[in-house]
Amino acid sequence: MNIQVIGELGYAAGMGSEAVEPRWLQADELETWKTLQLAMALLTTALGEQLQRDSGLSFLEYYVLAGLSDQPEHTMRLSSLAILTNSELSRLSHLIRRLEDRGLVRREPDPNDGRFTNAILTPDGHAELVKAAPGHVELVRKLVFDPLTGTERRALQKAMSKLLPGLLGDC
Amino acid sequence: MNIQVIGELGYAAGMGSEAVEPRWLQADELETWKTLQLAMALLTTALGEQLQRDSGLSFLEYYVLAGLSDQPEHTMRLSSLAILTNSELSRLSHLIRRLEDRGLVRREPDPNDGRFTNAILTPDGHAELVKAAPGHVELVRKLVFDPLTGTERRALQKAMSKLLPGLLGDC
DNA sequence: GAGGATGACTTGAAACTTCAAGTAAGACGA
DNA sequence: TCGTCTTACTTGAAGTTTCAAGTCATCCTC
Repeated sequence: MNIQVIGELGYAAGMGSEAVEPRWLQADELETWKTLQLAMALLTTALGEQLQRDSGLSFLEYYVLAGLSDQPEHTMRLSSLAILTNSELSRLSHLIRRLEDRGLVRREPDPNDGRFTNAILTPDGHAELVKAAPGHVELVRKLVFDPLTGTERRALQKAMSKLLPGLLGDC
Repeated sequence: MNIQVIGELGYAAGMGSEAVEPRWLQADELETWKTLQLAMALLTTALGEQLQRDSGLSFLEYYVLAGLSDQPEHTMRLSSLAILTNSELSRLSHLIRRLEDRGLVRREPDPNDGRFTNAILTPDGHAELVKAAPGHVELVRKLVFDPLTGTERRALQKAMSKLLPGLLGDC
């Protein structure tokens, strides 16, 4: 099975007669997009599977615990955590409840402003994170950094950085 | 809110005393990883939202229709489609059923070998794809290609290509 | 300082994905 | 040619995410 073969229709030129003909992708751009998309999808899957298998955490759960562990008091508002993890508040609220049920996190209203809710990493949650981290980091290194030279790594970072303003929009 | 701030614990050095100290990420690697991860997450979200909003298709649904449209007879085995779209067979089977219910795809056993099932794009499905494609491609162009110079685009492609062997593993 | 607006969640239901079996067709060995 | 094995799905239930309201605290205006 040739895994490189990804549908061109939907990306390349010649799809029909639109009122305003869009700027279709050129062959080399299409190639780049296929590569980028495939690598992103495979990377996400691989990291998620490793975490789930070895630590019983989804990628988002790991990311939430890691985000909390990095804050003073191991505490963060749900709304900040939602931005940090690029997930909707509703999704996060459900997820925090499940982490709470597992004893990895607890919830408290902000004492200074009752509209906010803080999520707080418990000692158990921190312990789980510490157990999960080495395997996760090892895989990131193996999949992302080991294959690249220093120059390539810097070029990758530069290119991705230039996408961020457009992706962040007017935030 | 500083959206750049992503937890370092879980990635950077100094997490404790493991039996075998893992190869933690260096500061510059960590920076690259944060950038890459953030950009990937935002890009996926942005493209998915545009498709859902403007065409009522999830990213995977679009990808499935595009994959089919690219095949002779607009037909592909579910197992091939699963590899192409990097999704599990079970997920795909459910998704194809829903697309079937919406009349965008139909299912047929392979006439030559009854173990295989073919998914076939219907005229309605093709029409939906043709309607969805311009907006999607426009956004890919705007978010990925407009911000990059030709040199940067080629560097990005090169770096991502070098990750693929590791990501594909022993396939 | 009452009354409505705003922001930050929370909740329940619907949609979707994952997990664990189950089914069925063809290959293969005895 | 019979039984077993493998492959390619399919299915139902459990778990997760999304969607559409709902709640509640604070702010803002008159």
